[in-house]
Amino acid sequence: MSNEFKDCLLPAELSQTGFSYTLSEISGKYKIEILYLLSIQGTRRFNEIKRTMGAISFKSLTNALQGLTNDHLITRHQFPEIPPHVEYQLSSRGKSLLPVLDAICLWGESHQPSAE
Amino acid sequence: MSNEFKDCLLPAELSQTGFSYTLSEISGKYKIEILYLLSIQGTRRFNEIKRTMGAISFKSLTNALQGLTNDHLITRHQFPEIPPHVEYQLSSRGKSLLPVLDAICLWGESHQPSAE
DNA sequence: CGGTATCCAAGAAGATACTG
DNA sequence: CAGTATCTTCTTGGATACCG
Repeated sequence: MSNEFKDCLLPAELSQTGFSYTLSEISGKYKIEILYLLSIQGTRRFNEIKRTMGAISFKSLTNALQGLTNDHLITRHQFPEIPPHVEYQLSSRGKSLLPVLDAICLWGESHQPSAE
Repeated sequence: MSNEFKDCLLPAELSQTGFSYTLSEISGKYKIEILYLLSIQGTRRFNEIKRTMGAISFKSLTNALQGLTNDHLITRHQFPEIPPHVEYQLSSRGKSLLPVLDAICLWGESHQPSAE
């Protein structure tokens, strides 16, 4: 296990760990939820994601999707149609986050107060 | 694996999953990093945490620690001394998050660009 | 030492209108 | 349909001063 206690973590050293790198890519109010959503639902269109996310604005969803696309965690496929048709799905890099998403999901299922 | 595709996720239903419950407890700019820090370093005092976190203000650290304490993810032990002496460490509930923390750490180690 | 209280600035996010 | 642009609002977070 990688969590034996170490007393050697120096100031500012935390920011050099893989831990912080992961956070830099998935932190943000909606990013992780979008990744989770796509991990469950597969390929989804812009407005399908928006509806499932509930109270999210166009702008915030656009920002989150662009950030995830720039980090190559999801792929964006635009069909040359009128009206426009854009689909998002997890990239292979995004799919490599599944262990993280699963761990988060499992913890919540077993620790939320009103668990079934 | 809990990530077979399901097409049954309805609008607003995402917020009822264990996934969202986990996020509600660990989201925030510093919470996860503090949990990770304590998972590595064990018991730490307020200013030790502050130094390791680098650029964090008293107020933000106080807020994060109080939030984590209220959610019973860490414990706060105050020694009746002058000057004050307060120690923080993961609670058993907090330790149950170790799989999540480990997953985040492992992904970062294997995916950050400058990984050795 | 380990906070709290106050004020202020910066960034995130919502609402709305408009576009290809 | 899937955005962009703009404006406004609101939440976070930082700086500072003070307290037990």
